[in-house]
Amino acid sequence: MLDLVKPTNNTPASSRVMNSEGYQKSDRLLLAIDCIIFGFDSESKQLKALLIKRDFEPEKGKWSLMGGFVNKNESVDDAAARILKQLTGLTNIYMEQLYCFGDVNRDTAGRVVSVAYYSLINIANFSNQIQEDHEALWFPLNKIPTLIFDHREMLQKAKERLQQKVANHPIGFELLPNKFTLQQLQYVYEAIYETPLDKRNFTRKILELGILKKLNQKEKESSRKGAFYYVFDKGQYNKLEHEGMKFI
Amino acid sequence: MLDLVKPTNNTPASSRVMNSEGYQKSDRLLLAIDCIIFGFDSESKQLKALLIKRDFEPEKGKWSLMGGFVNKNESVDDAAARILKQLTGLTNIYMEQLYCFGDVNRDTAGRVVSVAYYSLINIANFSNQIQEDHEALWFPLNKIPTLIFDHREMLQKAKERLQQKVANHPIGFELLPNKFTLQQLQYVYEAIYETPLDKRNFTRKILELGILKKLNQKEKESSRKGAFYYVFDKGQYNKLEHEGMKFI
DNA sequence: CCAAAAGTGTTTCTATTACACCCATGT
DNA sequence: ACATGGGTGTAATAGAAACACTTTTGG
Repeated sequence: MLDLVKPTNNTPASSRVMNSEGYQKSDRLLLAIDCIIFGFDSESKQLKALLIKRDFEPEKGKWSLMGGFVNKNESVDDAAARILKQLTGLTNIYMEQLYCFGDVNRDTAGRVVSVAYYSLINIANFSNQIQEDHEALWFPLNKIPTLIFDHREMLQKAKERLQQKVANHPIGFELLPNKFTLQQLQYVYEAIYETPLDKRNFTRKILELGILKKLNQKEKESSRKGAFYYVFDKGQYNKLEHEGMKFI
Repeated sequence: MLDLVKPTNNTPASSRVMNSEGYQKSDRLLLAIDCIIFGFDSESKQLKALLIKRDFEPEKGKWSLMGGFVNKNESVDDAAARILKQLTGLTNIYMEQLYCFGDVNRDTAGRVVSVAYYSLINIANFSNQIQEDHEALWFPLNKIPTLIFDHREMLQKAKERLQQKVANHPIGFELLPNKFTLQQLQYVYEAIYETPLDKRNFTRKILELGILKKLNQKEKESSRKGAFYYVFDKGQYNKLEHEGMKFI
């Protein structure tokens, strides 16, 4: 199917400049999505990113972020969600637009502008089957292999954005199962900030926020005494998510 | 000039998904830039945004951000700089990518994805001639008229981003002339944060950063005593700009 | 000499950090 | 009974906020 750029009259009209200076025949571009998918590995207590291995030329055998193209009849956000679903099988995932990468030669195969999104998933929800289908692997952030194009830059920027975001918004939880212990949550924050945190200070501050509900149920695998599970108080969560807040 | 989407072989290749699921024939889109241009009016001590009036249909007579399209052979950043120059005549301006707005129907005249940038300029450097040519006007942020498309949302997001950015990066200065008094600088910060600041605390903190150099020269228009002019210490400025910092 | 803005320190309060012991339980 | 992680409070420090008077000088 061929796609023709219509010469004008239904001028897309963002400003008069395009009329007065001849943008009627503006170039159309391929618009891609690239997804930085973060997961928390509770075994190693590391933050990891999901990468896929290209099995075709060019750049065959190299690692890459999950990507795809924006269709004409879907929003950029929808495209990102669709592409995330392709690799993870997951919907309703925390996802945030990161940045639009627009260098002329960023994609070696032609002019492609890419909008990067990062998302946080609970690594345990991630299907092994889909993982194998896509030759996907989780890499710790300090052991990222060589990536194609500007994907390393995307990943770096995503990491910085995540650190900054987590300081003001309660999204660290997105990396954990529904119910979690305070220790698990602390590990998540330690992994994101790449620094150890004081247990007592952490516990106090996170509980003071009033967004955690303590369950009458204990996790007994990692200690004899057992640690209480917590879940979110969705009401408070939404309120704080909207207003922004000082977190940790 | 007509532009044809090539059917494939030099596949733009962001991931194998596009091959395995038929993205060879991906849609090409118009990619626009919209610029949120902030200026500080030292008369009214207000932060203002520069808007242009559309003088053609559709949406004739409505106010709009300055915009244009990304060309195939220029980076998205370059396109933004080019479009900023068209309205302001200025180059080497502080400019930061804000967000990519990608709703399907955001532009009533067709599918256009827009990457918004915001920039900070010294309002005094802005040529009246260019302003008249483009029917441009400065509006205080609390008196923004109805804007086309999603431009209000862009402006709102830009304001929030600016507030957040200024808290960690020394960019408030971009809104002022080369040399400025501490009072002028304080007014800028008060306008951005929409809150009065304590003069002594402000002065102390800003000077402690060590990025201001005091000149042996006074501004004598707004007081008999006269207030010393300051300029940047570029060295320190760059260092802090790079590292990020706690600002105000 | 007076009006108007410039310049300048100290105290209070709040938030952050550092730090160590007893508890509960499964084996 | 003991090994293991769970759970808890306080004191010290640093940073932020509140606050008012003296200085300069053009008219």
